Amino acid sequence: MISAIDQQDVKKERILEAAHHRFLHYGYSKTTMNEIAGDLSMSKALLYYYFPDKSQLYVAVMKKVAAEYLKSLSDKINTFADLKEAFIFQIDTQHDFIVTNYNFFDFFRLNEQNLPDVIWEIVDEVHNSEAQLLVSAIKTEVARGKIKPVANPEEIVALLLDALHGVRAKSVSHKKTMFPNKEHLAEIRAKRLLLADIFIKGLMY
Amino acid sequence: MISAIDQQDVKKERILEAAHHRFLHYGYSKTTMNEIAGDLSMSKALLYYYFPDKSQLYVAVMKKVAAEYLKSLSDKINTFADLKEAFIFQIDTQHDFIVTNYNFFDFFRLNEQNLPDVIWEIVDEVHNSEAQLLVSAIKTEVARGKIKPVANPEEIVALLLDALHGVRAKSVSHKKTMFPNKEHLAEIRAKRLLLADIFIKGLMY
DNA sequence: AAATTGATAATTTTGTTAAAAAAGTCAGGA
DNA sequence: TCCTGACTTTTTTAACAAAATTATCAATTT
Repeated sequence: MISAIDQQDVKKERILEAAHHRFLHYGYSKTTMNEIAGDLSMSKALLYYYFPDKSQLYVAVMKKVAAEYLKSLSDKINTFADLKEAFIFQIDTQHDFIVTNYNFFDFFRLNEQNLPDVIWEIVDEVHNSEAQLLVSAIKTEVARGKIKPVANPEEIVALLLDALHGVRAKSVSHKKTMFPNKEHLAEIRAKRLLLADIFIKGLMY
Repeated sequence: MISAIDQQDVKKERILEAAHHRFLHYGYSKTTMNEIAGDLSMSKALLYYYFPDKSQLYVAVMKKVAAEYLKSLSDKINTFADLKEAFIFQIDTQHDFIVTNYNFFDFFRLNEQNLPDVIWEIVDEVHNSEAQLLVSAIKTEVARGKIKPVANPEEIVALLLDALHGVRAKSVSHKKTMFPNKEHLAEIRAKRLLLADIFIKGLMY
């Protein structure tokens, strides 16, 4: 027999999927609770039975999305042949993650300031996992004697992540913020890899 | 005898100063032509006699400000003992420049997109001068045999400038965008110097 | 003629309010 | 316990008037 709790979870999961779909395609502000309910052929009131309000539904979706991302990181941690490979993985994985979920994150860009703390906790968790992956890769590389012992790997990784974040396509530096196209994405990726490369050399003996 | 043209230039200069003062303290949108005229005890109509409109007055002020900055760069170019010194100079000079003119640039932050092309031309000019300074420093360092020959110094410099731009104070990564205080500024500077340091090592033999 | 101004026109921003849309609640039914 | 339709409350949008600001110009002074 299937317990009531399980049933609830299944339904919650369906709601999360429908919500994710809407948020991903139309963004937070352009999807209504009615539409989500409509997609599921259920009443809007039922959504409120399962989730306290719209923003917490969004956060729940976000947690799911983040969990998948975190899994893709933890699956790979400590499996890299060298430091460079770890950086490449980080750069590419994060890149894909942001591109696939671009519209979903309009909520961020819209509110920018004064986002609920829960959101920042998730963001921090993701940041920390990314950092951990690289910190671990650095430590391994040090242990292998490939690079100089690093006094504070956490600091170094945070610095490089910030630096990578600053790298943008030259061609869109001004001009209308068109959604970066394929070429731009490739350009950004190439630059980041180059930066990581120089950075790694800077850590060597 | 003082020519009419000279007189005009003198008056234009006075207007630019008054405008700069207002823009710097209250930003573009919060200063009115009436206020600038009032500061100079002249009629608003006279401002329009000397400058076609508000935005072009702003651009004129900006050109003046940029010219000063460019001068401080050209005064120092090719005077550095080593590459690191050049980077430190770039980081500190740009930092001071942005901090002193913070409010003046609210025009940028407000319009963000669709700024007039003239503005971008000035920004580009400044960027190029900063890059030139560092490119020149790199070439000198290569000539001195301190670092490996760099195939494309322009590219490398552009990359590092982007990277430095991405470096922010950890403590304000989320939270309300309060104006970064003294501590934050110091933190950012320290991080940038560290990044430049590692970067330079990455360019060495 | 060049420099200046007060008065005025044109445009943009701000404030107000009503209507529409969306979020959120609840009593009651299966 | 799960679910809904009808309802209330809050937020967004639209329309429009009032106020502020930009911009112009005919007239005046130097």
